Amino acid sequence: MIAKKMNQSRGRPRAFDPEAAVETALALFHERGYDAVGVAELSQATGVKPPSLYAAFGSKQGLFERAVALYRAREGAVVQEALAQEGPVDHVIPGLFVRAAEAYSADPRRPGCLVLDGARNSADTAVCDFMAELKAASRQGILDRLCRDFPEAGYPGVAGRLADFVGVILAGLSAAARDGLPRKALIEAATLAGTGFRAACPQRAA
Amino acid sequence: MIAKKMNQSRGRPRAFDPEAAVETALALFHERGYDAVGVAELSQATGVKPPSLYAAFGSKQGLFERAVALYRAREGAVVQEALAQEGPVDHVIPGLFVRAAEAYSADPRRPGCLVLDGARNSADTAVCDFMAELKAASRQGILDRLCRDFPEAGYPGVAGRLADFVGVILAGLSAAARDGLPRKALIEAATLAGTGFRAACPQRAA
DNA sequence: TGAATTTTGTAGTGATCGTTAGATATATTG
DNA sequence: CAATATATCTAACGATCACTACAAAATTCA
Repeated sequence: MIAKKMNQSRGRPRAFDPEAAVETALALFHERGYDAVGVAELSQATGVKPPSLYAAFGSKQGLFERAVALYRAREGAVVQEALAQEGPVDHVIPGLFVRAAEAYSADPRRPGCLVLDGARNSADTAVCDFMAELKAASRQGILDRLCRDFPEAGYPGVAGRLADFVGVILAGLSAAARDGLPRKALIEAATLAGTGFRAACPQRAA
Repeated sequence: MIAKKMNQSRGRPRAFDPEAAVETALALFHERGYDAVGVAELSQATGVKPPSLYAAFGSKQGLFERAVALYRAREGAVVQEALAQEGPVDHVIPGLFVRAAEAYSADPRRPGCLVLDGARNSADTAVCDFMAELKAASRQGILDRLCRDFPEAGYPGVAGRLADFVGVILAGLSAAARDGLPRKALIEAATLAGTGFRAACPQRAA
């Protein structure tokens, strides 16, 4: 059985690289947010005309979701990795804060977290719902990690309260980065937040 | 000198209350952000047709700035008041955090801070610049207050770093509120942040 | 009352939004 | 080659954006 031409599609081949287009879209969305980036600009930046964009991604939201997926597989992995590492949470979480601060300020043209702030104040409710699910999943991951150290500590909800605190810190770091706080200041604030977390951590009182 | 009719305008009198219109606009802008609220919706909600809105406020941005001014004179005053009170910062700042959390969750329909998040990701650069100035002024107020306790503590920049941390916390509380974190959880996170601030405060080490 | 002045509502302005119809071009298949 | 299938392009779609020309209405002043 000699495979001569195992081409999967019969018609005219695609003239652009979808992954490269997603990469370009990610940069724009991350820089200015979902609503502020129009399809015309996406078309111009990628060099792909709107009909081809819609053939490949279905909609502006579809392209955005692909960009978010790419972002999560890249920068998001850094945070997940920091969160998943072994050891007591009062060491892991401060490390998470600094990693997040570094990631949120790695590229001054794309400050903050795309998941947390990429569609904030968007007029598109479907996109907002999509992002809310991702945020909820992220928060659940934090909660799960904290529950490993505080399954039923003292009174109900210790891990939940700490998870909310962690969520506030990450959201604050992202927002501050988007408001132009310099990288060094952001990382120092994250370090202070880590010190604060350790102090607020009941494990220390045990 | 008998003042018979001291009317200031000669033409047709205004048929609506500008302050009430600003109040209505404030509610809409706070709920969904600057870009997501259109002039048509502002017109419908206030009962004032666009030409009258433009005669009174000049532009959508003008109306927004009036709304922000009203917001700052009201909710913003709570925060300024908490910040201005006497005592050591490791007591004042935790109080500020809780006050802010209460203010950011006072009305579930208008979560978070209008100044911090009301124009986030807006496509209007003029509005973004305007908000950036307000944020910078707010941050300066925090820094000034901290400098009262840490004029030249230890090494340069202690007050600045603490101010950045406070800014991150406030931004995080506002963002978390807008992401739907319940009032009680937000206040508890603010309390934890206060604990964290005290721990990170060099005054404690003195 | 009549002239002057200001606000009002109607009905639009041009621009941009996300999206797509329709024709053409380029590939595989037989 | 023709037939089929897919992607491309130009050019627009209707909807909405912030904003405003214009004339009628409503007031004050002379």
